[in-house]
Amino acid sequence: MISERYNFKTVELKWQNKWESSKVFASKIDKSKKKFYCLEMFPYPSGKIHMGHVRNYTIGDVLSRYKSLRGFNVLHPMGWDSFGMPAENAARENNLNPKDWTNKNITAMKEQLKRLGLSIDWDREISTCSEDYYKHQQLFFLELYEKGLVYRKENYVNWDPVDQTVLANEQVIDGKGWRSGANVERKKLNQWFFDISKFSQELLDGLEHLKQWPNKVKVMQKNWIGKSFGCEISFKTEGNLPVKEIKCFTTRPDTLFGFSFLALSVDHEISKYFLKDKKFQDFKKECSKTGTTEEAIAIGEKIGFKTGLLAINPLNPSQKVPVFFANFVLMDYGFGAVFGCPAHDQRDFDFAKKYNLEIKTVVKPHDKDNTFCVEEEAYTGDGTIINSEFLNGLNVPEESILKTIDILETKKLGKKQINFRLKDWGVSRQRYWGCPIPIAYDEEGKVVAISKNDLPVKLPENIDLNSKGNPLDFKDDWKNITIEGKKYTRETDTLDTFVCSSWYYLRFCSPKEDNYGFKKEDIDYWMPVDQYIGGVEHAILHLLYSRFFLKAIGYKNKNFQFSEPFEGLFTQGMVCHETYKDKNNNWLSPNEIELVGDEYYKKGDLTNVVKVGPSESMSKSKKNVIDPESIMDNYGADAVRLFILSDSPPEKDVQWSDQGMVASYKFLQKLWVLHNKIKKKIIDNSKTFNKDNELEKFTNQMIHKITTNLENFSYNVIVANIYETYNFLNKEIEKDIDVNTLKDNYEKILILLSPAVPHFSAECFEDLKSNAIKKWPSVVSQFLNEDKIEYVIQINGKKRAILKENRDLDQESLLLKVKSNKLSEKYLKNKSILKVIFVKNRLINLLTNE
RNA sequence: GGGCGAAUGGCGGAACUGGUAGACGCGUUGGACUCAAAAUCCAAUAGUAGCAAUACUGUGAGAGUUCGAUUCUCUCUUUGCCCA
Repeated sequence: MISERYNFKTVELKWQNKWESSKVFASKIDKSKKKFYCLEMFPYPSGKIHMGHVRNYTIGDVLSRYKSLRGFNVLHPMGWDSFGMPAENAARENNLNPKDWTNKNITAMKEQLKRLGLSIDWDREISTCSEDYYKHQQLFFLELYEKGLVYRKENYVNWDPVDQTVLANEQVIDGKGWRSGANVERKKLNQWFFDISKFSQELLDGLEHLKQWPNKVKVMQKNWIGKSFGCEISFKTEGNLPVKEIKCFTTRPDTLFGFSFLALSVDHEISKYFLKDKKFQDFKKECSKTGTTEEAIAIGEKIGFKTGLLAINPLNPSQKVPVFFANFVLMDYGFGAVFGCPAHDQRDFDFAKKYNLEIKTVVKPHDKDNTFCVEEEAYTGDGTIINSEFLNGLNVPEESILKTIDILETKKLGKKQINFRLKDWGVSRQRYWGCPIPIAYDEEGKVVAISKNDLPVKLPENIDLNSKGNPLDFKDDWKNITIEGKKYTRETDTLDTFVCSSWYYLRFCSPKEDNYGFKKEDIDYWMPVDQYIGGVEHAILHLLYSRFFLKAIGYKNKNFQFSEPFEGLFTQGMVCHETYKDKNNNWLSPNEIELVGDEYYKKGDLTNVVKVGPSESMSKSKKNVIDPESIMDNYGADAVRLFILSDSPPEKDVQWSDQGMVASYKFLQKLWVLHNKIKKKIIDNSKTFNKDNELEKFTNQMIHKITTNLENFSYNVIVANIYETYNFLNKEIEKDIDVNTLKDNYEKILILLSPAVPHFSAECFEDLKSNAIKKWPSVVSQFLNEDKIEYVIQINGKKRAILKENRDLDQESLLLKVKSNKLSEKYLKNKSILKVIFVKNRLINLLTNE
């Protein structure tokens, strides 16, 4: 027997234990080395890891291990985003304490992550629901409060009447609560806000410097921040209401002569005069059905409600137009009022058509004359102003907007304004399982910050989760406090969990520091995160909040030198799987079906044909999930890692394939057989042979390829490179090879494998009884260049042959070779060469007369 | 409606700054081993024609730039993701 089978179970466990006991991944400051901070988005401890985690953390692990081999001092930590609603729900359902539920999940998931063989410094593990973590967060809250970056205001929220809770916008789906399915109501509540809009410009400018971020994420953030340049205009009004003027924000003041109505949000203060108007209230209800997303507004029907007021065009006081409430105007943009110019805005156009309002063209395209008239749809492109008296002839948009603003400003009718779409971050959540806000109210309701010495404000443990709403509201012994003899009630809202994840990257630098959230010395060494890796679903909120939080900490703080938390960002794609439905349209999981002939059936039921749906992101609701644990049981961690890396570029979605998974597993078995052949040759060191340059050449080329691919995140190509390496070695090993050359090159190859399949590589390395230093091999450039080149011979641009000749041939010599070759007989006979295109070491293209 | 991407064999995908399209894997087919099957190994595998050498076609469609385009430009089609 040449070899036994590769036993991943014992090998992987052995190496995991070794790594853990010798603390190889523990990181500490070492100023003699360059640092590399690799961070993956930490998981929510839901109970089990899923394939998305496997992919995310494998990518991070490949990078960490590679950087480490390249001599970087790597920080690669892991923690738990452990506050949040699911714990509260699960605890309620199972009659448990959220803390116990959470900690149980953390233990289980940590075990699973360890089984993946991740090179994580577990000594730095943090959990956001632990007091050790959130007490620092409370201090940050108070610091921000002192700096004026936190405030309280009344604001509309999405209220779920069944769950008795506030919903984030993304938790409202088609006007219904994501969990309860109840119709969401709008409710006014006093809430805490972070003044993120104060940093709008800075957050926008900062994007320019994030060179290693995917462009699409920067574009999304830019759109989210939504800077627009325009003008504030006051419109005088006439009518039966005690309203003298209405303020509007517009980005197109230059189209003011095309003014034909004024539209208000239904929440505009003028709506107070319509409180008792039944028709208006019905209208308002109708509007709430449309939804407030930009998409809904763009697609939905535009409807309006006449106020009876008339608005006067400031540039043309003889013109008076009706004022409407309209469903496409939002209160939180500008002043909740816009002027309508139907000819040059599609929404306004649709509205004007519906209510028979004037459509006056005031911009013409460059290629039309002054009689141009908007008919079927609004014209929003470039052009020239027409029909606008003293504005006529201005270029749109280069000069028209600024000129109009100038005119309005001189006439004191308006003023230049920059508007941001970004709104302040509401951080209050009416929930138990979150970080308590360190605030109390005196008997008059006045806000008092809890003294820093009294932190942390601990989350009480014995609570009644069965009451509706926020359990903290009913926890009187916690809620009512006395400070210096005076009675106070605590704030019962807790912080949005996005707050927890907005600074955890700092905490990883100083996970044990007790006095503050981080130690300056630590963050000065480790920060910023060199590579952040996670799902694109966090492209906007989490990443923007984290960027804000860092700026907020640094605000009025000369000791803090960072402006951006994540130098590099990589967003990986999702893991997808086909979906299955039985004849009754119930989702089925992949292990509930079987293949009979070429049809899928529900297992054990040949009357139940299964419909195969498209491959979609794995989700519990569609049951198209593959459990990483069972995969690791059957095939081992290295095989899963290899598969999850192999099938698609990491930034794109990958389709789970059972066959692909099996192939990865079998490949490692084959590789183990090959390893044993190689080992036998190395150990049986009796014969000597000539040095094998083929092997050295191959190894060096492979070092070059894999290094380049690692640097470019082309991890799927690395797997292909590993297969190529196997194919090559498997043939090469049949030859008589010089043992020293073999050993030397094989060790290098094992190191190339190690980021992807670390246990396997470590085992082989040890099995060779090698004492070589494990460090990333460098390329010997003499081997990189082949001495023979396959020259492409083109005739009139068509490939006709490939000639293998010495490298660095000049045009003349190559041309001679071509002419002496048999193909010249075929293609060049009786023809004259008109032109020669020659690319050194690559090709020659001969242009002939036909 | 808007923004940002993508489109390459039966499938997933590869291709450096415009220079051999289809690396690598899956699947399929044929063969070896076996009483047989599984596993394993070997070979073939873009399409069309041909015994073959080879020729022609071919990277969503159409145009353009170029000696040469998967790669650059324009138009279109389909599709994915995102938009308090």
